[in-house]
Amino acid sequence: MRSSILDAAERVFSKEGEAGLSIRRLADEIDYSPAAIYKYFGSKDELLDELKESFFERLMSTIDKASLTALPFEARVRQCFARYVETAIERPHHYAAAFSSVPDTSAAHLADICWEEFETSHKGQAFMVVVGLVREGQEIGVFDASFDPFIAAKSLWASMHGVALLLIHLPGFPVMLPTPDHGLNTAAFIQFHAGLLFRSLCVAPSSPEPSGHTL
Amino acid sequence: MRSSILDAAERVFSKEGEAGLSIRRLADEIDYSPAAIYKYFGSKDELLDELKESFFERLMSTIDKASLTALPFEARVRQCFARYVETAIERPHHYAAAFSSVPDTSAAHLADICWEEFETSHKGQAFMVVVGLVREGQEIGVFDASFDPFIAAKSLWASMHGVALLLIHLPGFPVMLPTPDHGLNTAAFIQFHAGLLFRSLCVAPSSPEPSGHTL
DNA sequence: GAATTTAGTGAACGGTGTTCACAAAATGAA
DNA sequence: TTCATTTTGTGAACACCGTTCACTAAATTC
Repeated sequence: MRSSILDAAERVFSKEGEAGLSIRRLADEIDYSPAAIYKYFGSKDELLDELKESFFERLMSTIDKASLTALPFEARVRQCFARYVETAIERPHHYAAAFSSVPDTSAAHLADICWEEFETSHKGQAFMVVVGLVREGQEIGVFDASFDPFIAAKSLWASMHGVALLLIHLPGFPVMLPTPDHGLNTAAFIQFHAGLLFRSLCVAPSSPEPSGHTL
Repeated sequence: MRSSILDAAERVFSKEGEAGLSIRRLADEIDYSPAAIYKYFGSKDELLDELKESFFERLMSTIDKASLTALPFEARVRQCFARYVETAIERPHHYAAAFSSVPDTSAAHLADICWEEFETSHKGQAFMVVVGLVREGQEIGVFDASFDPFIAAKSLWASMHGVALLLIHLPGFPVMLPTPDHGLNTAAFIQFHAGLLFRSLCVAPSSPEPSGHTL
């Protein structure tokens, strides 16, 4: 029963996002009264959190799996990057909704306890995968060792995040250019961006691949 | 009168975002009936769009001004980057709200006309500033000439976007790390990220600056 | 079978964006 | 000035929303 509510919620939220998901509509969809839902979920937000949580669990396991591939190093980090962005834009509403609250800036005193609750979250686990990749790159000598792996990972994460959200919010973003010559399809753009990020950490970057017009 | 509505809207939206801004509250604040607002704005969305629009006008003029500074090239692109992110997180609700709609993916056929309406927008103008910077870097020989300036600019923009939004949505993001040694303040992290982006386009990147523990 | 817990409901509360017939005020023309 | 017309603002209503609560009906326990 609880899961039938979640199923219906997942279905409508995937398609229409938070705007289309109302308790009343949900109740209608599963043939119960709106009040019944509150026997299983404390609030709409609680229900939504569960949707986002299970999505981020998938996202995390996806990137984790990609990081454990037997691929050579560069291909592996590209894979991680691509999987992250692809999974994010696969369920745009889930990904975007997970970064929608805007906490008031006066919460600076909460910064300390932020980490421990972050580390145990799925976001935190995925972040640690990136930290591991940076460290590995430094150990095998392809990444400059003077970068702090944590800070570098934060930059990488921010970049992935930016690409994912821009792809979500600006439809046709990679193609959107004055002449079609400058356009890339989504997958090609993700690869281009991954290449740039990889290059940014390298000790002596290889010559950049041509901008991917072949794809 | 129209502007007094906008003023009140700006005031409450800056502080509390879309959640705290209701037509009825707005009407209350300017001592008019809720229906009066509809004599000046077709809908709440129309009103909100105007807020976002004027914010992006500021954002655009900020980055434009930064790009016209007499600073040496690298300092100039760092300045642009920093100003963009700083201005964005200065009004977190405005910036985040401007990228909140999730258009359905089936609008691929609209990609063609997307550009012309993008080019004339403030987002588009700011984007062209970045394209110009990439071109300049290539002309003076510090950026690799094989990058397509448009595609590179899209990557840069996505990265800036990601940093801005992560700073907005995750309070204390740059500091949030297991040991304080790995933490940076916001300004330092923005500079670190800018350095990484700059490096990613360079022909032969200089040795990276130390991760900024001094700041 | 009786007592008790649980599942589910209908009606209501206070909130939202928006509409619309209507009144009041400002404007223009004679 | 007086009348006609346009503009400006309103109160009440509509259709939604999340949420609560007294209450019934069913299931479970003893």
